[in-house]
Amino acid sequence: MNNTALANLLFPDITKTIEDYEAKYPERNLPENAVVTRIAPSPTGFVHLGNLYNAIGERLAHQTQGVFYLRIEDTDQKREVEGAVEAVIDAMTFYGIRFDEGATTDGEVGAYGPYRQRQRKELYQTVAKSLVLRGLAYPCFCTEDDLKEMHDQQEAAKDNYGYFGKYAIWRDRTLEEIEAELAKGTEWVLRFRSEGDPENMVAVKDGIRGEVKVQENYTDFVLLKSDGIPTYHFAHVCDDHFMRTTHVIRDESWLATLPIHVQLFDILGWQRPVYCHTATLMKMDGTSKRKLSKRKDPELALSYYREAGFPQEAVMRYLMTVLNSNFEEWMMENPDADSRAFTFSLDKMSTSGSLFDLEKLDHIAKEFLSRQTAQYVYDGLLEWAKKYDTALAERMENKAEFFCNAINVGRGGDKPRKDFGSWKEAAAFLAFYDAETFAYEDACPERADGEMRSAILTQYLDTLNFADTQEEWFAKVKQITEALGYAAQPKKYKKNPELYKGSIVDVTNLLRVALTGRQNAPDIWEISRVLGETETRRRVQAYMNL
RNA sequence: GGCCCGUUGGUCAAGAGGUCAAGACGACGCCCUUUCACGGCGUAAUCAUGGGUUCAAUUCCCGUACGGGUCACCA
Repeated sequence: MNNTALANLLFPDITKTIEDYEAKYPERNLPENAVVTRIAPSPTGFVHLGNLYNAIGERLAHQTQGVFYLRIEDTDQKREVEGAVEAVIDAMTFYGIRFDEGATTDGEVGAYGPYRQRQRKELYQTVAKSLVLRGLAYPCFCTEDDLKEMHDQQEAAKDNYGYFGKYAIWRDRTLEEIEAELAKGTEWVLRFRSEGDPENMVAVKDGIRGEVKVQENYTDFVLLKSDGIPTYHFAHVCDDHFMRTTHVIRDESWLATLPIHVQLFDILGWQRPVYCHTATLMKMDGTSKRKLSKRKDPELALSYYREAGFPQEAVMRYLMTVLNSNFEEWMMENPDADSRAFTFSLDKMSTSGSLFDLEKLDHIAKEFLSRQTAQYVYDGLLEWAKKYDTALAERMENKAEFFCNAINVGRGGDKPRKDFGSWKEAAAFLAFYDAETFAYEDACPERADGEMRSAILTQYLDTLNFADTQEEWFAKVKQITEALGYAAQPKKYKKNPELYKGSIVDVTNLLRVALTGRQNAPDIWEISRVLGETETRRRVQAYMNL
């Protein structure tokens, strides 16, 4: 076979060489241990947790004065969705992920571009041509049906799947045969001519898993698709080499194709990046675990957390606790620190798939929000409401001070309340304050019978004085309690239940329900202060008449 | 089916050849408390399994089981 003739036949327009690109994309001038990494989503319009998960590469890069960039893997035109690039950038920006270079909404920045793979066609073809020149790649004219048939044969023969050995029918054709097919205009793909032996194991150092041993690749996989666009495998190798990527962080599902990636790096004489294969996020399905699925699990989509209104920092904290086992400890020691101040390390990453735990996310979010100022909560809630609950946003803007006061109840001090972890929960929790959304919940239990109820509430209204301090107010509540035959201290009642109608718990509970419509609400006196005297009296009266 | 990865309490997990096997979430119990919360304290695990190496293994090696992943001109 005349490789030069074949190369020119296949790529008549390619005149550049690999050296030209080596010169165009020089080694980066960075500190010795600087990490250069990226996220490389395909623009399918679906931004998922995994994208954010892998974006922790940003921490690694910026911790080491390295570079973090965004590359768009748009080699599959069929799956491409309009606006998908914007969606990725928007989502990442929302979570504070900062790109140093790569694709932007209106173009790109950086000296290693283009950062959209389809625009790098010439580069891939140049590398492909060099491979043909070396006798390491050849055209294959198989149709989809041919390949299907091959697969069926292999299945029947219980042979391994793949294009190799006797199944590689275009591997050793003559130049004349190839010319003839080309002349007919038959579509072709470019395949890698693998000399790999499945008996050989190659050791690859994984940044997370340590040494991984994989079987050498023996299949003649596709480098260039029939439209001249590379497959993921080929594009990954070319791009990460020429973009001078030092670390490739990706999901463990790529472990299966690692052999072909290292084979390409090695044969091209390029230094392999440090591969970091992250464990897949799982979910409980019945009694078994399974991979989070795009179709079945809404929580896989990043938009889910935004809609539910989990603060960005809370989501990042949750992700960090899953990603780095020592993060939680660090967070407890530095409760008010920004999660970005944490030093992330690869070797603290888990290698087994973890279950996504929404309850824990909620806990972390509550912890986080409980420590923020009322103003912070107000601003965050308002921003969220503008998008997802416009009626609330309007009310908040009309009564900003009122809402701030409501949010401020139980805030501050050593033991702040933890009533909500997301803006959605906050909206629901705060609803009882505003007269416009206040309602008695159906499930309100009666802790006092009708007669006692009106007796307690009547006396409460009679003695209520907004000039009182909290102590004075409570002293009066106690008086009412005792006057009506209830124990002022729950302990007393517990000891001798027969002596009382109940305890002060019943009285305060009644007041709480009358005032808030529910059993779970902050301190009664504080709530009254926020509601104001008129509204307080109105609600108590209304509850009496219920 | 081939190949790869994984397996410590309900969940997330630390850990090292010799530990009473951390911690967090959740659950439950107790305490604090005028209420709702917060908070404090406490309870629950023989590290999937069989075999080997070793004075000693949950920690190292091999097999098995189970779980997951992957075998496209998708990434």
